[in-house]
Parts: sequence; C-alpha cells; structure tokens
Amino acid sequence: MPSDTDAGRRSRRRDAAQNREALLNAAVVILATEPDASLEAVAAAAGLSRRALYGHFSGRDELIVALIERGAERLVAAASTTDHADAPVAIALLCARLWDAVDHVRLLAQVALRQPYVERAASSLDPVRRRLTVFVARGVADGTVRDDIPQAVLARLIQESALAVLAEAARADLTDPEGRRLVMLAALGTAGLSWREAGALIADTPELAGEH
Amino acid sequence: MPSDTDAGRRSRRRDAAQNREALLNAAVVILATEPDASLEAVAAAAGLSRRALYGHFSGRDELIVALIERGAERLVAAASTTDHADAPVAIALLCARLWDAVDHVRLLAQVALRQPYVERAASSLDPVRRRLTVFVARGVADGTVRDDIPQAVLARLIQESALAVLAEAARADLTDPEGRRLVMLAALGTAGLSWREAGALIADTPELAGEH
DNA sequence: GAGAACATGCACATCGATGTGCAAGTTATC
DNA sequence: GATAACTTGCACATCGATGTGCATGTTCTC
Repeated sequence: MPSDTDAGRRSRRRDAAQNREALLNAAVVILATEPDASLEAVAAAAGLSRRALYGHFSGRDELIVALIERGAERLVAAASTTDHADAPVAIALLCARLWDAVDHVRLLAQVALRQPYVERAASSLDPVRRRLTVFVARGVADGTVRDDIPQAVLARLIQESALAVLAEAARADLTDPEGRRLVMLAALGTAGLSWREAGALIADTPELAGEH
Repeated sequence: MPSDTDAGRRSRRRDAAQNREALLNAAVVILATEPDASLEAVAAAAGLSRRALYGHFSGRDELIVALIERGAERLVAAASTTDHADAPVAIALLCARLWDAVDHVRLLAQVALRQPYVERAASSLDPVRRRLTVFVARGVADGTVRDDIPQAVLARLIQESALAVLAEAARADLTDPEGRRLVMLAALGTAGLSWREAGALIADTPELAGEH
C-alpha cells in the first residue's frame, strides 16, 4: 500500500517531488536578490512553466512559507547538534555551522524583513537564537562573555553580526575558510572578546580550526 | 528678481516646499516598514492626494532618489565634522553621531538593499564609510585597532554592526542614551577591543560620555 | 484683489502579476 | 501497455499600481 491515507489512488511520482525541490531552490536564488520577482521568473529558473508552479503551490504565499520552513529546519538541525563546554567556543562553533548553510540563510535574512513574513520567519529561527542565548548565559556566568549588555539583546546582536558577514561574503566573494573564520571573529568580537583573544581561541581549539 | 533663471514667472510658493518635505517625511515612515507601499499610501500619510504627489515627483523612482540623497546628505554632514586623535574614540564618536540620525538611517538601511537603488545608496554613503576607513587605518597603524581583517572589510563590518543596533533599537524600544552606548560598544567590539576596554574607553572619554 | 501657483477629484489608458480552466502532450508507475 | 500523475501552452478574467489629462476649487504672492 504505497499511499498514505488514500485508498485506490496511485502514489505521487518521484519527479514531481524533484520539481518541487527545484522550485524551492530556484526561489532561493531568485528571491534572495529580488524579493518581488514574479513567479514566472522563479518557475523559469527551475526549468518549469508558470502554470506548473501553481500545481505545487497555491501561490506566492505558500511558496515563501514553504521556503522559510525548509530553511529554518536545516538551521535548527545544525544548531541543535552543536555544543561545547567553553561558551565562546560554543558560540563560534554555532556560527561556523550556520556559515555552512549560507545559501539558505541569505534568503531568510532577506525575506525576514518583508512585512507579511516577519513573524513567521522570526519564530522559525527562534530555536537557533534560543540556543545562542543559552551559550551567552553560560558565558556570562563563568565570566568568559561580557555582561554589560542585556543577554537577550546581546544574543540578537551576535546573530546580526553573523548575518552581516554573510552579506559581506556575497559582496567581497570570500572563500569558504575565510568566511568561516570571519563569522567566528565577528561573533566573538560582539561577545566581548578582544581580537587577540578571539584569534588565539580559534587557533588553539581544534574543533574550530578544522573543516566541518 | 525672486526666480532663479526664469524671466517673468512668479516664485515657488512656500507651502509647496513644505508639502514636498511632508512627502519625503511620510515616505521615510511608510517605506521603512513596507518598501513596496503604493504612492497612494505615501501621499495619504503626508495628507495629500496621490495626484499632488505627481506634481512634486515624476514617480516612485524620483521620490526614492530624492529620499536617499536627502538622508545621505545629513549623514555625510555629521560624519565630516567628526574627528579625534585616538582612533577608537573617533570610531565610537562617528557611530554616536550617526545614532542621532536614526530615523533617516533606518530607511537607507532598508532601501539600500532594494535592487535598483543599491548602487546609488551605497555611493551616497561612501563618504561616511571612507571616513570610517580613515579611522580604521589610523587605528591599525598605532595598534589600537585589530589588523587580522582586511581594513576595507572591517570598515564595512563596523558599519553593519551599527546598523544592527539600529534594527534592535526599533524592536527593543531602547532609550536614546542606551542606544548611543550600545552603538559604540558594538562598533568597538567589532573593531577588536574587549568589552572591558570598550567600556573603560567610553567612561574615560568625556566626548563620548556626554550628550551630543 | 488679480493672477499665478498649487491641490483635488475624477476619468481613462496602460501595465505587469496573479489565479484558474481546459485540452493536449509527456512520463513515471503499476 | 494501460492509466493516472504530471507538465505545457494558451486563453481569459481580475486586480492593484502607475501615469496623465482636465476641469474645478484653494491659497499664496505680488
């Protein structure tokens, strides 16, 4: 019985699922640079017709919601498997993991500002920010992170620092290792470490230096 | 002869200039939250009819360009009158000055991302970033600013840190002194100072502690 | 207070994007 | 290979935003 709940119907075709993914991927590319691009443009970039897009999504709204949820899912997965006893290391590691998902994040950063989706995108990323907040709190407790800024505010500023690096990466065409390092430096700097401390931390911690 | 170049024509009316300003101010408020708002909405917020708007600007494009130029003008003015022998102080002071112009900056930050205006907005703000780059270079030379990140990149990251605080200010409803202090802390942190160094610098420097 | 500058409200044409229906073709699945 | 799933292309209706013309008030300037 291939179908989930239906009785005599044939199962969904595999290529249909592939096309759905292609549409989402195309939407990431297109909407990241032009949030108001037509669905025509998105479908074309996916190699499909506009009409076919409506077979997968009821409209622009449903497309974007699906996009946000898929992106957030990956980020949350990356975030939830990240941890380290030393708070600054944990923060740097978390940012490095996010860096590895740049393409998906960039869209969220762009779309998150758009009016109708602000709330949804923000709440989707909540788990990430909450995990970051945990690290911040731990760091403040043991004195490795600054305590001159409210923890909730600090967590958001660190997150923004990381996003700023993403934007800069798109502009300056950074290599992967450069970008990784830069994200960590920016986050640690915002967390209160001096640049020499941050540099030493990254150099002395194998988990941070290595790839993936 | 009240007119500029025309011969027998009567001069422009004062209320017309006021309405033009009202339109620009309304555009700041509206477009900052909804970049694609209709010109109808902008005109209404200014207390004018849509038709009247077209009497001042040929269309959306001309409106936004005027907006960018007016905003940039103010920021550049603030930036060009800022200086200090100590590089970190100069950086903090520059950011504090920009903070005082929050309302105008917020729009630029929003609009600067929109496709057709990226270049224009960026070039309009060039003088500010160039001045920041001067401070960064000076700091690197005398060892008060980090040298582990390319100066051009660092200057942009500092600018982004400041903008992140502006976004946070809108969300968390910060008071003016809080926001001022936060902008400076964020900028100095990105510049490489530890949080204790940054705090001490602000506390010990009268120019930074005082209002305006 | 005469006249120009300005605002208003309507009408109208245009444009791009959206959403839907349907017949015909293609492709995967049973 | 039969059939359902899927895609395509076109037509068509709709919608909101834009830009412009024009007649009719208002309001400032001289």
